[in-house]
Amino acid sequence: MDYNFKEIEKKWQAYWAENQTFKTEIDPSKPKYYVLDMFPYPSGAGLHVGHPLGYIASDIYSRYKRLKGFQVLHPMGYDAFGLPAEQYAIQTGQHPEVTTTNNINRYRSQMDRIGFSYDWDREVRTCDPGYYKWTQWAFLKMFGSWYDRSAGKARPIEELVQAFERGGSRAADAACSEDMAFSAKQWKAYSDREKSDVLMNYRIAYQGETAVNWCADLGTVLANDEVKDGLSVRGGFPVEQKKMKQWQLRVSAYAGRLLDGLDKIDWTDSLKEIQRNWIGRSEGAEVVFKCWNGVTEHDVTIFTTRVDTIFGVTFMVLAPESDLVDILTAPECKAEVEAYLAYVRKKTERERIAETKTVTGVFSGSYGINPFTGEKVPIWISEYVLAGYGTGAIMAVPAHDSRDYAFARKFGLPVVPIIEGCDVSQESFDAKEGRMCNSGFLNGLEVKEAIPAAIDYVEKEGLGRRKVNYRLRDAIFSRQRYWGEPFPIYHKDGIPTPVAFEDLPLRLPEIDAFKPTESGEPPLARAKNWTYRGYPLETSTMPGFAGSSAYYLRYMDPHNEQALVSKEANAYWRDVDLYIGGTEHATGHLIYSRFWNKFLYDLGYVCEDEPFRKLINQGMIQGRSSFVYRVVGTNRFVSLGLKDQYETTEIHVDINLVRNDRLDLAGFKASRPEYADAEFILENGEYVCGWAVEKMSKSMFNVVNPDKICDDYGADTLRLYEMFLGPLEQSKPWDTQGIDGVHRFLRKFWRLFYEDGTLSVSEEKASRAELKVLHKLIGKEQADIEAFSFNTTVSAFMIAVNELGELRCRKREILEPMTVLLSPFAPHIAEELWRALGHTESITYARFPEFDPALAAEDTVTYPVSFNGKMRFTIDLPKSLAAAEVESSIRALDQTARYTEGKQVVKVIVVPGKIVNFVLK
RNA sequence: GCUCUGGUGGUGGAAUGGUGGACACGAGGGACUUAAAAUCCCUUGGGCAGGAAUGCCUGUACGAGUUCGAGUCUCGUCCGGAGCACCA
Repeated sequence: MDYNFKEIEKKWQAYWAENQTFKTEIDPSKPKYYVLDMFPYPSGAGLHVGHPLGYIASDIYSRYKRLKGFQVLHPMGYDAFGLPAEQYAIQTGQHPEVTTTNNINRYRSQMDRIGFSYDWDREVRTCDPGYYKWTQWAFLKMFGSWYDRSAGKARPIEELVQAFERGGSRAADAACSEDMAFSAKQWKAYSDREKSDVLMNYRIAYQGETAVNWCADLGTVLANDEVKDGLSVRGGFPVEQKKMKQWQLRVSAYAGRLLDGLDKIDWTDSLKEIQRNWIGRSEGAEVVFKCWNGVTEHDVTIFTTRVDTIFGVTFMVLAPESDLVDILTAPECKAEVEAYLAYVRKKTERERIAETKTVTGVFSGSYGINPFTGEKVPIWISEYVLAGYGTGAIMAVPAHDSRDYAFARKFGLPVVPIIEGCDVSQESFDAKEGRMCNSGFLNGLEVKEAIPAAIDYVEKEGLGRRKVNYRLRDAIFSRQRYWGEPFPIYHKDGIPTPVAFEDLPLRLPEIDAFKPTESGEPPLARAKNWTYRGYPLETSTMPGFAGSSAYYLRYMDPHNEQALVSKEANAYWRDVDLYIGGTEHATGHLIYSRFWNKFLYDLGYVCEDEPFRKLINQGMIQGRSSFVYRVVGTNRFVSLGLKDQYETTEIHVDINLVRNDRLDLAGFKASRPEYADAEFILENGEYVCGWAVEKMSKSMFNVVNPDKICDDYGADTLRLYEMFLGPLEQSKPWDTQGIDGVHRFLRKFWRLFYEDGTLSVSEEKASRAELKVLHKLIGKEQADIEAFSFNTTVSAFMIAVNELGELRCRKREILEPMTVLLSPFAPHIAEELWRALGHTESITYARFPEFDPALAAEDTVTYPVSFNGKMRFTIDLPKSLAAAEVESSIRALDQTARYTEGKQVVKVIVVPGKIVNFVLK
């Protein structure tokens, strides 16, 4: 029998499915291990070879852990709500559910061919009502909770109400959108409507008016991580800042915990760093400046990390969007300020980013009093101060902040240096070093001493307080779209009220068209009877990240109708031990999921504070595009080596028409009508194509479909080759050329068992040399898999199989464990050979072979050697060496060893093949 | 600007501080074959010497340093990739 991968793979895939080989239940007798892939968004294009890279790695690890005796949870599902399906629906009128289901089926059939060991009974789809019931449930829990800063956790909103009744707003230290002050008496006097408004200020899921990213082309608001360089990540449409009332999640309350939690988890430094940047902690103080607009007095609180520079303040600046602008604009400046605000409002986010170098601003006509010096400084308004960070107002120290410096120079404001000896004639001195001067009681201190001294003074004198600020904002949670989870909220006389738990899931209604209404309301407003208990339901839907934030918990107990996850299932599976996925989710999903999990942890629904213990980011697989060169103005194409002799245009050519960079001329002519009569200028009778590494995409004609690889080489070859390409975490181009080597390896492996088509495995005892090959491999594979170095493991396999081939080893004692070792990587061929050896149970239930280091090691003897009468070595020589060879090896060492002592260089080189190791004493 | 990464043959990539380039692709040569496919063998960083076995020099972006010994550790420079960015 030959290695017929098609038959073998079909047979075992059917067998595994039929016998539910990978069905996983709680088994307290075994340690658990949870391996998770970031579930895919099923796009219409299907999978290309880049997508399964991470899935293959996680599958290998899962299978390895099973062989090691772990109970492994390894599920898969679909992130099925989202914009692309809906955009497609708007264009074609086809229901997003139909396209989504079709895409999911396509994904499933593609994944099934690769031989993954998923427990498909646990599949989840975020658009399934049975699933989004729990997304809605979690939202309601957040709606019904507040964040207690003194306890450092979320608590039920009823407890906050009790606190307010007891002692008003002072009775609780609650995270909020804006500071409020009211007494218990006032609280009790509030109407229901007023109470609702006040509580909204504290809820973890809340509706509030803030500046949001509005994308007119998509007709929806977007979260910060869905916007890049002023364009929407999906679709690339312009985004503008707009003040709107939106549902939001109080992620900012968790900023400190999200930051600290990073120290406890095993993620790459670079990914942790991305999250740290995104959270953006900075330590400083809030300081209150008394301000005067010519008519009334008003306090302005500013945030600064450099209180020490306060003696250098020469002006203050407000963000144009700040509420303070209205209050602090002096009557005589009103016209100019209005004009400036209009100018700022007109700018798109993109223009603002592009023009950060241009300095603009306007004087408000008001003045503030420096609380340290009593000095009067002018208040300006400028777009370089952001409304959303800190308090939207700053103290400007032009001598020691480059942005303030640029502003001062442009508008002729004074620059007062307060660090000894610094030169601020050309630029500001931003460094946190030097000795203070012109700074009253801070004079003579080093900057590092001055900062805490100044903060202490602020607190002691009651001028403000110590404050840690975060860049992380609350997540905007509503979308004016159809294809998402409906909010389980109805508006009862203007009061947002939760839908009762028994009525969840609140199903997505059918509507006649998937676009906004004529009056600009979200699509759900089209639904007939979109009401609850006679009141209108919320018409926004939840964003994509809602459904993906807790899916790893649902896999633990996917059919539970009473809870997101039962206590029992959660107590067993706890958290994800290994999570594999792309870095692109660093500031989105991976922040939201951690937040979501911490929230559920606070309320006691889950038992782990961090959801993902270890995280690996697989690199992207890029495409390797091919090019032909058309001579300008003709239909002649010139080969790569000769193209410099002509003026040419570079044209992408379908990589299916290219092999070894040589173009299939007939295929090329047939590919498009305009190429039918193409002529070629060849070199050595061939057309050589150029190439480049680019993103894998249809428009570059470089997409490689895994189905095609499975057809031509088999799933086992695909799996091995994807691992063989290079380190998992690195991005690398797909190059189909190298795949033959891996396929050849599998055939060689097959031929160790089969000779001339018949199984010929002997029961003879293995030799020392054969055992060495086996145990070297066991040791290597174990260490490499634990280190996720799969490419070197594949190489080690190739070496072992070559060595066994040379030894003509056909012994069961060696070959049987070899199939087990190979099974995580190439499960189909391993299963086939395992059965051929007479086993009746799947190789999945085999045990990973025991590693014996003594058998793997070189059989050596250690000899002491002295060199030059001074240096003493030990050298290890193969035991098999004859006495004469030992002597000559030692002598060779003596002559060629390289040892540098003082200035005298003596050469010492170890003779290859003779000396295994030498150790300097 | 700040932070994180990385830089090794024609290509993908190997190397607990200890023979640099494993393994594989590609290329060249050869065997088998009527032929092709498949399979197998040899050569393959660069340079020099030799009829040959082989020997010598040089080589991990660049420059210093630590070390008996550096692709690996330290500092500086250059060049990629990624993230954040008027965040006070």
